[in-house]
Amino acid sequence: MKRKVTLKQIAKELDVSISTVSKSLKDSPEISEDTRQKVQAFAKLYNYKPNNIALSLKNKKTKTIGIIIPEIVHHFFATVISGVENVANEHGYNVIVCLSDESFDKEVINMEMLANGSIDGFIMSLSKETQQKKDFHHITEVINQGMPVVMFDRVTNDILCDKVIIDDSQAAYQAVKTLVNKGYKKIALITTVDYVSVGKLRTEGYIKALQNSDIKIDENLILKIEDIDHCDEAIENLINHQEIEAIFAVNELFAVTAIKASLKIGLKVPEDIAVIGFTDGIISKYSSPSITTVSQNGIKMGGKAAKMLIERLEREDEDDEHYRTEVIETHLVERESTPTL
Amino acid sequence: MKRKVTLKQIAKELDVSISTVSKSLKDSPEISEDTRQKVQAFAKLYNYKPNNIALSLKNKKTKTIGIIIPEIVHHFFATVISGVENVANEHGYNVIVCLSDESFDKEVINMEMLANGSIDGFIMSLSKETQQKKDFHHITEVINQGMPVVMFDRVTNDILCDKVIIDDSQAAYQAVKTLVNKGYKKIALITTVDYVSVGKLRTEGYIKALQNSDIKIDENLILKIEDIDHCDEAIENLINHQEIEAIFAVNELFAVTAIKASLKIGLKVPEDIAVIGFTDGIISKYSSPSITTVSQNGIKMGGKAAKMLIERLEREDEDDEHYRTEVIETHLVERESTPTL
DNA sequence: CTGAAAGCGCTTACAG
DNA sequence: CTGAAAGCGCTTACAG
Repeated sequence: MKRKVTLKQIAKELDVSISTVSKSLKDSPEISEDTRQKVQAFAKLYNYKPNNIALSLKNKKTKTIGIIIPEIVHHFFATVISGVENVANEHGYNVIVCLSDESFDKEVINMEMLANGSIDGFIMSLSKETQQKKDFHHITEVINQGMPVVMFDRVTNDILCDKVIIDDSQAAYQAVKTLVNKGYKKIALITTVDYVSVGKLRTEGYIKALQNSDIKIDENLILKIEDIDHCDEAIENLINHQEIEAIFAVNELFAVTAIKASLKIGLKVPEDIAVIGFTDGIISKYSSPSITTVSQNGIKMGGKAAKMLIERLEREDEDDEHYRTEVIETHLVERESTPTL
Repeated sequence: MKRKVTLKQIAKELDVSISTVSKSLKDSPEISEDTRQKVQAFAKLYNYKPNNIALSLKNKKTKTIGIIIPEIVHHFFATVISGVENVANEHGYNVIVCLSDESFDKEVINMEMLANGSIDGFIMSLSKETQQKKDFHHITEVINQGMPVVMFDRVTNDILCDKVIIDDSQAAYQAVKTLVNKGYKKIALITTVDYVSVGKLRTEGYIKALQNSDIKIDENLILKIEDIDHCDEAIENLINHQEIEAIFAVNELFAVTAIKASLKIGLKVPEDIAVIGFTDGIISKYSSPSITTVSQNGIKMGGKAAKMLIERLEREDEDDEHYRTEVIETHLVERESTPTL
């Protein structure tokens, strides 16, 4: 077992000072060719690598990004991490992942934990509970301490910082319009409770699209799901008791559940009922029939968020208060759950 | 903007020494009740939190776990991270995630990056390329430096360390036996190339189950997929050109692709062809028909791996060479893709 | 060209 | 009861 070697040990072995070793390894012109080579050879032999923690303390930067998301088992969030990772690694940054589990308290604890010097900045998406409580003090605090934050997807207007979002309302509008254009009138909406920001925005898009098409909003066709884990019965109930020609679901879980409920009842998709989902994930692709969705490119969102954060971290004028909101474009991926015209 | 406050600043404000402040905050009995209260009040007011990096340097431990996996967008790996996170957080540890993207080079780079003091230990699953090359020097090196490693799922016998696995061969055996017991004889196998350890083991289980049931192995019914992203044609081809009653697939992607190919050809699942997959993920659950799978509890595997790692990290006798291999039990989740007897 | 010193933010054995 | 000193592993302005 050969433990990691330090500058101190090298200095001792070679009978020079620590400063000399440090400078030699950095190819400082202060050092004689001779010593430099000797030190470098020795360092290579012992596979010297500078200690990151010491560097972090010295430089006051960790080259690490903290990412806080509600869940990792949601495909969308996993793709975002993947996007962040890519860009981060390209720039020599590591990524610490913390999960809030949709809990306000866990979100706060995680942020405080990471804010104590472990990372240089945050990339985050709000937990449901945080959105419900509208308590963002933990985020304000971190920002006030001078640590940059980039929010994505589930963001809030109450916090001033860089953001990466999609135009949820517009994307939903387009999706519903597509259904209308295909001739559907009785279009149901399966959405989240209103305090989930993106759910609310997508609901708005749905309503706008119908109004704009002179279709009357039928409250009976709008289902707001509180508990995502037990959405089956509610969705089955909706399909069973209402005359529905098409469904717009604000995420792919609701979409696939709607399809399975329809099939169970004996309806054919898309012949008897068409379905459009949101967030183009693995479920939509592999469902039978596969599901037409509004694609929300998580890789791109994560990549963009990382880019914005790193740019801010490496900018000269630290306290630039000019925050940007980047809107990632979406598009409709047409699959089997909607008929071709 | 109020920057983070340090011991030094508190000491200056209160006109005491840094040592006194440090001790006061730690409730050291050395300090007078008076000073202690004064310091604590001040610290609270300024929301003092010790700097993690400084603590890490001092204590030579970071309370951070590094996890290296091939992909995060694979549901199984996401669940493992989730499991690691839970247990890690319970014990005050953070988790740094690095993705190898199935690349040997990225795996090596990531490990070296994290091994330079950023973390206390690794939890990892080998990249495909690493398994193919059988080059594990980066792992040996890390272990030799005294940094513990726990491997899971895609492990190797060439490295001595703690491991968390399932009994892949046995689980596959059971799955295939179940098909045999349901009366199927012409059972196809869709598997990975042999260098993927778990693919190979599951293949072995398949073969053993057939041999044990006196069914002759038909090489034409065994499909080894190299490129997972383009498995469609190969699978479609298999189903089209062979007489098959049932399929055992070594992951859920192959399983769902097999189902979609069957449906496309006009076969009914499970009436015309039954399917069992492996790794109980979101796809299996939401496919239509839903897929019977061998469940591989990622949360549990991740949790166990984290537990083993943390135990080793916090053990007294650092250099305990007694490594354990923990086998997580699996079971068959029966769904619609196999008929009930 | 080389090295001692100060410093990043903390802890703790030791002296007074 | 308080504080100076040494140290974790590094960097860098400064002295010689």
